[in-house]
Amino acid sequence: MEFDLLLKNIARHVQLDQTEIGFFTSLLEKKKMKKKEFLLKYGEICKTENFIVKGCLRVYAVDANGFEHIVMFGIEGWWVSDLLSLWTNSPTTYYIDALEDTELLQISKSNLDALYERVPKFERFFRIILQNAYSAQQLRINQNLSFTAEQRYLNFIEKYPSFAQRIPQKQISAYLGMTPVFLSMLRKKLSKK
Amino acid sequence: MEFDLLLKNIARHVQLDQTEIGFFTSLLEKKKMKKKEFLLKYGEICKTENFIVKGCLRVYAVDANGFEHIVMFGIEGWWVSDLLSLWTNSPTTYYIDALEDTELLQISKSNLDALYERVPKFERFFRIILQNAYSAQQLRINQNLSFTAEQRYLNFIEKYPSFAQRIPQKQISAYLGMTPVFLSMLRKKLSKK
DNA sequence: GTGATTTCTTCAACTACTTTAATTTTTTTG
DNA sequence: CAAAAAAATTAAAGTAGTTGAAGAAATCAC
Repeated sequence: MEFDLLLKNIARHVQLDQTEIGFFTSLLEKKKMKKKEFLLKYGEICKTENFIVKGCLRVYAVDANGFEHIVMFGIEGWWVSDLLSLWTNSPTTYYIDALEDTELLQISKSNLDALYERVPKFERFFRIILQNAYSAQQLRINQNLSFTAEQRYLNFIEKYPSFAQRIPQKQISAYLGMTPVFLSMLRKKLSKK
Repeated sequence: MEFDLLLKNIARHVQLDQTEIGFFTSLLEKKKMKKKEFLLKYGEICKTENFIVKGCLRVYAVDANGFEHIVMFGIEGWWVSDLLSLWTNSPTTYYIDALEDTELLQISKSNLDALYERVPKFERFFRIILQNAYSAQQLRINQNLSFTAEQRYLNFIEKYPSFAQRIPQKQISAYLGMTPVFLSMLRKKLSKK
């Protein structure tokens, strides 16, 4: 059923009994989003952690010239949020919207605190999620410093083949830090090899 | 005395009594490093969290062409480590060395676990440190995507004026993702304005 | 303190990537 | 399904940042 993917995900890191599962799922809210709908806009305060059951989200910032830069994508099985805004109850500087029709399971900050209180194992689970996110970010910083645009693209399609197929090139270029035009040129060049 | 800076730092986030302070400090080891000495080398497993009492460290990666790219600097009051290696007991892909003669207070992973067990407040403290690091990384990713080399440099000297003074330009350029030559040209251009 | 090494600067040639703009292809919407 | 909108492609001109090389300045090591 609807919690399957999430519970399977959690089970990879912590073991829960039926009561704990029941309590946890009682704290979740379902949300359906249409493509292009916003989950969070600049200046708002992020109130939830969001687990993607189906679909695809992007977290992005808009720079001084109006260009969008994508901080992260998320698909089925990923948690997406603005953690800084959530943690500190401060206005976000990002936007989050849906690249496809999307279904979420949301847990609010207050319910999350209640969950940690009652089932401390979840602290461990979310700490692991955070650690993975931290490590991934560090790797991305390093690769943005050391890779050319071509290397970043090749690395991306190797690492996230499923993203590469379903996400429009324009969005991928905004994630990789190059123009859509240049990405198109790269792809042409690479296809000839 | 020698723990002052660290304790003052901790006091900004959690309140400790004398017993807790005593237990905590008993878990720390002092380490002195000469300039250019390594704290961690590629392939080793990072065993400690390191608090800088005095001096300056850099965490860097070496790319396929032998160029160094700096992941982070740390000065007095900062925690520096390879968290991924520490958490997962896996070989690091980074180097950490001293840009100046440096004094550290180190806590090993096992002592850290003991500390969390006995004084759970420290979980909160290190969680806050991690949250700050995560947020800073996300900001850096975003700025690397949206800023020009000149904007990145201006942002750096505004945000970390103390770093800009004591760290050689060559290192700063390796942090900002540009060549030392180009940074030199930027500085000349900016000084003329 | 002096010679050796490393860092910083300057300049000119080069290249990776951007910009603009026009055309084609794909996707969206009523 | 047709019209409109958005995304992708192509080409040409432009620019931000790199490379290599050589000299000056600063730092290191004995």
